[in-house]
Amino acid sequence: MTYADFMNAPKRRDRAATRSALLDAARRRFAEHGYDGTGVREIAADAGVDATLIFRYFGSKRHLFDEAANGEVPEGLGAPGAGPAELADALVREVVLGDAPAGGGEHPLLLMLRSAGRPEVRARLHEEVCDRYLADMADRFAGEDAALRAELVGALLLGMGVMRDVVGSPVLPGADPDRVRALVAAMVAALEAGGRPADPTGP
Amino acid sequence: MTYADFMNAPKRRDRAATRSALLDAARRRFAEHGYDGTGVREIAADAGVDATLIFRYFGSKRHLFDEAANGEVPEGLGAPGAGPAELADALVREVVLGDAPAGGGEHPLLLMLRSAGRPEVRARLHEEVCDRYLADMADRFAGEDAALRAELVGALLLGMGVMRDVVGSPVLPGADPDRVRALVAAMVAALEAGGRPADPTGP
Amino acid sequence: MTYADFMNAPKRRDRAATRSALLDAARRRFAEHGYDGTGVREIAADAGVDATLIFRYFGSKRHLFDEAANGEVPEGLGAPGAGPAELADALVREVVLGDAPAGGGEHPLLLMLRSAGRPEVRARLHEEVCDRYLADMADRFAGEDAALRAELVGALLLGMGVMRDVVGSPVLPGADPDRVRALVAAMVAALEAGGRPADPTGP
Amino acid sequence: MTYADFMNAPKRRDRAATRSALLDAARRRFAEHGYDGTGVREIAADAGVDATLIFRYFGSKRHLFDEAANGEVPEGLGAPGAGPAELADALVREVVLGDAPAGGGEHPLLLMLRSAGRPEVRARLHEEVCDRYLADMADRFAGEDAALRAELVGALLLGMGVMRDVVGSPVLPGADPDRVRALVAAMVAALEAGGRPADPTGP
DNA sequence: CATGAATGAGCGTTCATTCAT
DNA sequence: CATGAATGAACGCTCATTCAT
Repeated sequence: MTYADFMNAPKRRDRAATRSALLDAARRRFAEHGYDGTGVREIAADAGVDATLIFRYFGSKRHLFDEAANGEVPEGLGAPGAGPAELADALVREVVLGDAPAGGGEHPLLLMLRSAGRPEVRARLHEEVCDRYLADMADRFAGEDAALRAELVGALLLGMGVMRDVVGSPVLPGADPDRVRALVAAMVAALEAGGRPADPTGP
Repeated sequence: MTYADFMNAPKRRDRAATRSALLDAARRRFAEHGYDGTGVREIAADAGVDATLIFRYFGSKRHLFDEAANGEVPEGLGAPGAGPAELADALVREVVLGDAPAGGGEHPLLLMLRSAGRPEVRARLHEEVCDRYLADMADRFAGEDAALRAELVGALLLGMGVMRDVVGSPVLPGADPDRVRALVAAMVAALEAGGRPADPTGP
Repeated sequence: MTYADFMNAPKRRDRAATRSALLDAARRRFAEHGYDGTGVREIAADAGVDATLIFRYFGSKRHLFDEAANGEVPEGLGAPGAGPAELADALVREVVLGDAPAGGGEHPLLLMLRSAGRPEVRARLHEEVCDRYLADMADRFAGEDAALRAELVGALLLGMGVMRDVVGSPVLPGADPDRVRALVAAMVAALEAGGRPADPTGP
Repeated sequence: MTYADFMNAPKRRDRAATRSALLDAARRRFAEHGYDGTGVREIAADAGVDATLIFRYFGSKRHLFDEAANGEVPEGLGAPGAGPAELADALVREVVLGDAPAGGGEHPLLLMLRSAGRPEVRARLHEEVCDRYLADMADRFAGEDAALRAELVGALLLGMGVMRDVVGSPVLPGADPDRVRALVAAMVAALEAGGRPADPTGP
């Protein structure tokens, strides 16, 4: 057992540890108060280090935010050949029910949503959601208005995240996860069925 | 022409007009750039008055924001006795498709969402969504987990608004409104049907 | 006698007075400690006002410096048709002997010299000295190497200013002004005479 | 190969070499950008060592500057018994025409001038110029106002250095050195002759 | 009552410097 | 002894807000 092992409780002078402590604190603060509502001194205080280390390690508050919102966007979202129902179910589990692969806190998309006042954040949000999630989802829908139906699935999932994390509704966290998944599956199934044949012409 | 006429003509900007000009400008700015991204000078400049009048009339930027987010939450959301489908349809038209009763800009809920970094804003958002919309919606669902199903409808609608106004997805604004309403109706119907009997157990 | 007249000792809320108080303080500080050695808070404290007024009135510290170094560069430097001796004499009186037209403090060129670490300041200095003073002086010299002789006159005058204001030598301020002018005149005369004929070959 | 050989070979950068590498880099940086415009990290990077060594070897940035401006002030300025003309000529060659004894870069006086914002630097400048150069020069002048005439010679030389190195005028570097020396000699001669008799009363 | 000059707290960021390893 | 992580004071600047006129 080395000296460092023995003293690892205060764990000072550890580059990697400090960096990730700052990232953790940043994710929490940014998620809670948004980009503008969070000061670098607060992040540093949460991490228990001096504020200037943010600039040493990340260059600027902006870069810290970007990295905080980046790292953990999961790559594989579902089986490549699966249908929309399977993908939606995977997303429900990941985004809403909190089986987050990174374990840490919130989904990066919701972290960004809290700072959506900033144009640059909105730009990244747009790109991430439209070019990544919705495009993937639309590929799995057949029929002419696949994009619209994918958008509605995306809206449902995003809305669930907003309900839980921004609005703070207690319903989703308290509900039976299997029941939630079942209801979402029913909605997605309705979308899949609700293509052209059953001519649902409006008023 | 009397002396009073002479004195009144140039300064006809009375309290009420200035106040509502400030409120309008504030709504636009807050909706576009969020609370933190909006300065009192910008609002005042948009309204064509001096910035200090904001403090004279509203006390603080905070109070101006509160009032801007307040005024126009529509009261009657649908026929009192109607089912969830009718209510959802009314909300789709109002929130998403832009038949806004206030005519001006965005739905107040989305205005608040853009400023959800502020805890007080989130508190109001919570109250408004949970106590008003979701409670009303849950009342129209039968069955044991009415709250959960109401939450999912709310999430869908909220998510659609976020998609359009925050993420900036071009799909919803470009879609055929009747088609959108039909698809949403199908999803809500699936929710109504998806009660206990048809045991939709997930994987 | 108005109320303002009566209270003019503290002279508060007076735009023009505050602006020029800031300019005066800035000139003093910049001259004494250079650009980098001077903080906006110090300038403001000297002027007896809040530091943010610097930004209100000048936009930035940089602009304040520029204006402090600008305003009082005298335009007409001497009779247009006069020879180098007359121009040099006028400059001696103005730059060195302190018959400054602005009366305030130092000559702007010396103010800039104190901040010559900054590249932008050096650029202005170069431009001011070469394009303005030296070009004017060279025009008044006849002969082939007018530029070099003008440069030497300029160097002498600049050096006198540096001696007095930067080095802080007590000789010039304590000397008889007429004697100084006479000696400088003799040096310039030697320069005028020292053309080609009297072949003053070096060792 | 012994163990000592093995350990010594890679770290042959001993104290003296590192120290003088830092001093050289400091001289270059300070001369180019002034005291305030130069950071310790830049100096250390130029010298290829860690920035903290500056503090180990010199104690502070201030002390490093002092030592950088000290070391190379040349001692013997001219033949002890020679007149002002000879001394001036020696100084012209040394200060202005670049036959610098240290070979490296600029004359220390000009290095200090670039940092003349700092009071301590100005103090050293004053001491160096007045107590050393001017006193020496004044000793070689006869007549009542020897100090004043020495001051004018010093001003001319200093001004030439400023013209070349601070103002950046291209005239002096491009001129024929012998011609420069001849003109300066003529000016100094005028100063020697311009004693009392030739009553040079000003306007 | 309206104007705009004045304010002070706070922002992100940089810097010379110290201290643990 | 050397390395680089950590520090704290200061920087220029913006902001909502107050107060005198």
